[in-house]
Amino acid sequence: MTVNRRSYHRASEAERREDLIAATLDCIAEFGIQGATVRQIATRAGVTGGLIRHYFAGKDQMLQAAYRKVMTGMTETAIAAAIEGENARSRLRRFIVANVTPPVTDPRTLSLWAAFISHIQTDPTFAAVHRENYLAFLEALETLLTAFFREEKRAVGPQECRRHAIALNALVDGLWLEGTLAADLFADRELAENALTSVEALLRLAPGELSAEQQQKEQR
Amino acid sequence: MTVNRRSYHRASEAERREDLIAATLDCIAEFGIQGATVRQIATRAGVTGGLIRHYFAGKDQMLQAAYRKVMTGMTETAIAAAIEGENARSRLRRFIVANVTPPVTDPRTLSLWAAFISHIQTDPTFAAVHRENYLAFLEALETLLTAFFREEKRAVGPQECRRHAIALNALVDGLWLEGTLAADLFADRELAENALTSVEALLRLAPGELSAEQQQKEQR
DNA sequence: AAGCTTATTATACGCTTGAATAATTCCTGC
DNA sequence: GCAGGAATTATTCAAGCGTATAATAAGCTT
Repeated sequence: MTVNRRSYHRASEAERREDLIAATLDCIAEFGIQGATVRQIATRAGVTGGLIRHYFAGKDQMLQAAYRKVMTGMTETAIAAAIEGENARSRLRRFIVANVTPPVTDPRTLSLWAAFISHIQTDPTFAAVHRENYLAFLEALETLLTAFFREEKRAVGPQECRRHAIALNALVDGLWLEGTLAADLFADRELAENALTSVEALLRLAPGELSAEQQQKEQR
Repeated sequence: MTVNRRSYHRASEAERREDLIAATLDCIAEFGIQGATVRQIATRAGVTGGLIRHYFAGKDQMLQAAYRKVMTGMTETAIAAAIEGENARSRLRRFIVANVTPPVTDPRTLSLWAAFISHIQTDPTFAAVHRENYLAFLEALETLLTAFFREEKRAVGPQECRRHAIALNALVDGLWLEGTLAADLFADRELAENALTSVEALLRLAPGELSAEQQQKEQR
């Protein structure tokens, strides 16, 4: 006797993996890492649990893939915002602002980031992904800074550029983290304005050198 | 027929709770939040699992207590370091340095912090503890800053003090986080020096105004 | 030294988890 | 249009989880 079975769609490997990862992120954002069980994820993706192990060696590998996606997404959002600037100063400013503005500053993004951060200490794969992304972010910032100093005709050595990049990265990370965790404590543009003012100070620029331009952008 | 039972020590409520929390933190640091099961924690504490529910309403409540302990520990370490300074400038410097120096900068502390951070979005109790601690840290910083500016005879309004406190907090948090996550990327005193230099810049101080004093401390 | 209270142990229960296996449906190449 | 292989489902499994309950050992009171 044959059992009633669901009819299903046979998807390509690429889109199926994408769907599964998206479902994983949805579950993590909604229920936390503990609520992201194989069954929940499968339900969200509209498949049954067994399929996950057909595309990933195990649940852990799927989580790693999901982490990769989140992190590259965050970095690329900021980089994409930067390259639209017409000069080095504008690109630097846009990069900073993008990191303390939605969609990077977003409860969901924070939930995902927070859910994964603890795995970095435990799982070497997570550690590698984090390292890779941290260095990419740092290098992007360093490149923007070097171009900016050249544009401003300020002679700043490479290792001082790196020192600045580390500090700026820390500032932006911290503002992003606390600002998103306690979004209700900050007014709409308070975070971005504080970021720009602080970056001006960190780079020893004149007050308004970065943030004044911001207002022009706002008005048009 | 009577069964062989372990002999045990009857502890006071205070020390038993302390032991259980300590065991919880040990397990989290060693195995991650997923490895911190009731049985593991009980084993580490040298008791049986059932006892946990004699001192806490459930595992969640014990985790909350553990989180409280970690966070207050971090903040108090920095505050304790600050109050030993002989003037406002020294207190500010010590506060900053303490936050990017062991035992705050420590893989274990980071593991614990990271394990809990994701619960803030899910569990209201965790959210409250975080909020409370963030505001306490911010206020401590704000107080140090106000005293410092007065000592320097600089007229700085309260809301500009607060803006500075938010930025300094973000910088310190970011340096702490990335510096501890990627400890191998930074030389011994690099983090502290970068922190002091950056704080000088953020407060628009002359270069060396904070960090120079640091070197005198080191030499004696 | 006996008795009372309770901190602690031991054991069991019900549930969920990630993973394994076998059956079935879908799609492609002929 | 029909085989054959692969994607997907359905079901099962063993392990581990947090919790509940009853028995027991410990220490205090008198």
